Amino acid sequence: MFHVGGARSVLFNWAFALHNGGTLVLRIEDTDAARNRPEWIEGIISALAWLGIDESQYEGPVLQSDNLGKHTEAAQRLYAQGRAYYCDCTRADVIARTGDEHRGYDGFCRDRGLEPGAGRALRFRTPDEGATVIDDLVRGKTVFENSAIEDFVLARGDGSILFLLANVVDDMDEGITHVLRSEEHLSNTPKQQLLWEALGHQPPAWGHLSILVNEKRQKISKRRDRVALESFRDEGYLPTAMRNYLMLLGWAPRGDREIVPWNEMVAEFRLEDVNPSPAFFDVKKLRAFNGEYIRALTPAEFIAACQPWLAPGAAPWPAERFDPAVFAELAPLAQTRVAVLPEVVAMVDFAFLPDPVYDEAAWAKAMREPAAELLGEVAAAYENVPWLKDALRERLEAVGATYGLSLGKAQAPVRVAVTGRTVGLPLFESLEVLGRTETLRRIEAARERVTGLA
RNA sequence: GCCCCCAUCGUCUAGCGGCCUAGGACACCGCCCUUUCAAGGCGGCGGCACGGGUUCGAAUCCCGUUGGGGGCACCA
Repeated sequence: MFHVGGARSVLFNWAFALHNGGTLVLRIEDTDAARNRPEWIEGIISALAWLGIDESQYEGPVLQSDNLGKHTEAAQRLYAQGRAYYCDCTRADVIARTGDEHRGYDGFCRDRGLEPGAGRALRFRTPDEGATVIDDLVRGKTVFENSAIEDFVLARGDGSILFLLANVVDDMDEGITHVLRSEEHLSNTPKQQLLWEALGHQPPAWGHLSILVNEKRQKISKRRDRVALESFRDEGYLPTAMRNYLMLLGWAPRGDREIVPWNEMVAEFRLEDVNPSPAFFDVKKLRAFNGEYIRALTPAEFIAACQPWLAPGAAPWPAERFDPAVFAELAPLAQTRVAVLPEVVAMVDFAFLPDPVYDEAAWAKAMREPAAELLGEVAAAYENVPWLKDALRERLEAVGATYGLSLGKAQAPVRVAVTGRTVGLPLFESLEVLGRTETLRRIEAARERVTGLA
């Protein structure tokens, strides 16, 4: 699962890299998942590809575990330089001494001169005075007093390296110049900057994006919130719409524009313009964007995009009854009426199902008096009419008039008889596509059902 | 508890000291168009969290308050 927050981060990184002519490096930080579930990485790669970020667009994915030797070497160098020391305190020891489980490490082993050994962790010696200033590209300078930064662990008692150090070493190794990530990492940034400096490197330019929140204004999580990118793909959202929407969470193009082609967004994208406050992921607005993008498709593109939901197994009709030519005629009518692709199925199913599936609420509403008589007269009128939408409308309008019904009222029973629903594609166009024989058959079947003859 | 971040309509945002009677978009509500439903057009509702400064002038700068969030492991 790759969630929308991660996708937005990558998108911002990508736009930044494209705008500035840099190279995007994709780093996988969850090494446990990466090691134990290869399909997890595949999921991320395919989700990114769906958004248009294929593997030619970035280096990697880079896994932390690929670089073990360098991590250990860096840790030893820090120890040799006196920037780190060994410590044999357990968490319980520290709490016993400080009497406060919230307080960090108390520096007990700082000057004990412990030698490396089994069970001894390596801790970084944080400067006693001064402050570490993070100059952030999106939120300006943030000052952290060094005295507030505890002597954090670099290597565990078994010698394995912690993420914080590994991450820094990997970034140095890759020649990373800009680290653009989510705000939740901001608190750890002074530690990392200290490590860059201790290891003799110029720290990268940092940029901390705001987090994405749910309706309760909490950081969205995979567990609580339904925000997996893959699920949006499966629900019929277009990648172009998703990409456009995600870019607007914390950033805006110039002028009062929102629907903007990707290349224009890249041309205008500047980190200084990114909004540092948290943003709510609003599916309603995404839907609206998706509708816009669907309407902007050519008819052929729209038909192609619909295919997954028309395929045997996905669609509700018998595969042999599906007719691409019929669908091609109905598709343009459906295109302005859907916000997500699967909605097209319910709009065209009447044409491919052997019989319409009556929505009982719609039936009850439409088949009131004088529906039966009206249906009978429409059927009679349709026996010889030229099978063209204008003629079909004129005849139905004429029949309705004899009952004092407007066209809007008069078409309802016919619509329900033929499509099973009270709302749908324009009726006369639909009838034209359905054909005289099938239309008359359905009107007659409905008439019999109303009069109880069936 | 400690450290840090954030604060403009319900939501996403524009605004970077006078162009603000605070603009746009989504959502919502009307009207028009109309064979249903959409789409489209027009209009409406709705906001600078609060209090102090600075300034001739503050949504914009500073301080504080309040509120929300994130981070504080021999996790990643």
